[in-house]
Amino acid sequence: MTDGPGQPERTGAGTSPRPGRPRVAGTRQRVIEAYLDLVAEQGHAATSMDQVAERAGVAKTTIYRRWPSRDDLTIDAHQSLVDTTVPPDTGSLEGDLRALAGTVMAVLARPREARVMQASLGEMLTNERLAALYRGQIIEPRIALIGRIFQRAVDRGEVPPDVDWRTLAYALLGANIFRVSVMAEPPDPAMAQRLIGWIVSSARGE
Amino acid sequence: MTDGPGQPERTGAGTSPRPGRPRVAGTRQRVIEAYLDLVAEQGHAATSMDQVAERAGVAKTTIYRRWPSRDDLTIDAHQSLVDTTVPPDTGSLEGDLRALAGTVMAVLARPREARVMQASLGEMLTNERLAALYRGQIIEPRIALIGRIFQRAVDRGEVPPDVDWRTLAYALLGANIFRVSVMAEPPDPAMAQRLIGWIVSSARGE
DNA sequence: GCGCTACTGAACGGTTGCGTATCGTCCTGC
DNA sequence: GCAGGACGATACGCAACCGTTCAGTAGCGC
Repeated sequence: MTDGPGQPERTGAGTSPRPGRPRVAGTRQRVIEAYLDLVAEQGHAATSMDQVAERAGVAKTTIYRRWPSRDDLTIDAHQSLVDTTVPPDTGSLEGDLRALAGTVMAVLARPREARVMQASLGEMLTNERLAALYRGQIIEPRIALIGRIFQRAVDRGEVPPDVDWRTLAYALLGANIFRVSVMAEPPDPAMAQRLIGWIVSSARGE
Repeated sequence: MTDGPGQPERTGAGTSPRPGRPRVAGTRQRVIEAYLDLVAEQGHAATSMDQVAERAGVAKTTIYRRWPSRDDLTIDAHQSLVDTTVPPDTGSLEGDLRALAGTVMAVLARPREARVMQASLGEMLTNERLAALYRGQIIEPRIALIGRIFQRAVDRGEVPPDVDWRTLAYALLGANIFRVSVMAEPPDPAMAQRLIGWIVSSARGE
């Protein structure tokens, strides 16, 4: 994985090349990867900038040349976890939710991502700045996704328009997060599928 | 609130009185209270032993004479949060769950307890020792309570014996924790009640 | 009084971490 | 070749914190 197009290295041809030695391509991504690795292994509090520098194979000075502070690196690293999935459309509420759950479960099945999520979830409960970012970048988009799925179901006439989809979404997300993060049990796709079953009936039967 | 009977001061008449100056009664509790206050206000990471000593009106030495380390104080303080709720018995699954939700909501309405729970929830995601304690002392008893409530419903013939009550419990707890801790929204008793309605129908209709 | 222990208050050693500074080297454009 | 910025390695300054130590004081039993 080289530098993604999202945050191009400033060596890009678009900007007028600055004088002096150009920045090494890939440094940015290597630092972020190192940071995410360490957070997955140790959590936020136990991860220091020196460790990040060492694992990235980069001098600490180089990191501070690109990010003004540790917090900025934290924020930036989490931006790279943002999900860009488009909401699937299977033609039914149940199908849509099952498809969505499948993608979420796929992410949770990747150990590093799951651990970063868990560590960040813990950190956001005491770090308000990270909390705001995490909510805005990670959580809210997924809830909005569920909202769109329910909206389509409403348009189809599958569920009543005043369905309390937000509570149902909280139950779906909350149950899985609770299981994985609080109870420290492995993610369970079958449980998610059962949940979706009763969520759909609840939404319909309202 | 004086020293509870759970962990009596060693000045108790039961033990043969040690020679020398007796320990000041109430110190233990004052330190724990100070610690919980500070955790509620600042979270675990930002709370130092010096702060605890100052707020408790006690020398730091005194704290270290009773707890070998910061971690031990943390663990001990959490022991005092143990839930002593008895499972309600209203005669129906829905009534029992609503009653239980009421007591949980009452706890969440107390700011300090709610904040300590939230801060500890965050901390346990990176502190394995605290996690084990928190699960055992705080989470598991509540889940067991829900389990007993469902068992009674099974005995009554209200729901089938193979009801997947654990998943439903995760949804109930998870949705509320998600709302309060992750979304940083205030606790919503009405939401809890709606969830219970859905949960009961799902349990019955299974 | 004497021994024993609890307690205070202050200081200390050691560690850790963030962010900065310095300096020599490397790479690119001109 | 030269200027100018990127880079590595290392050392700092500074602050915070943990856990300990020490000297002096206070309360209890004998």
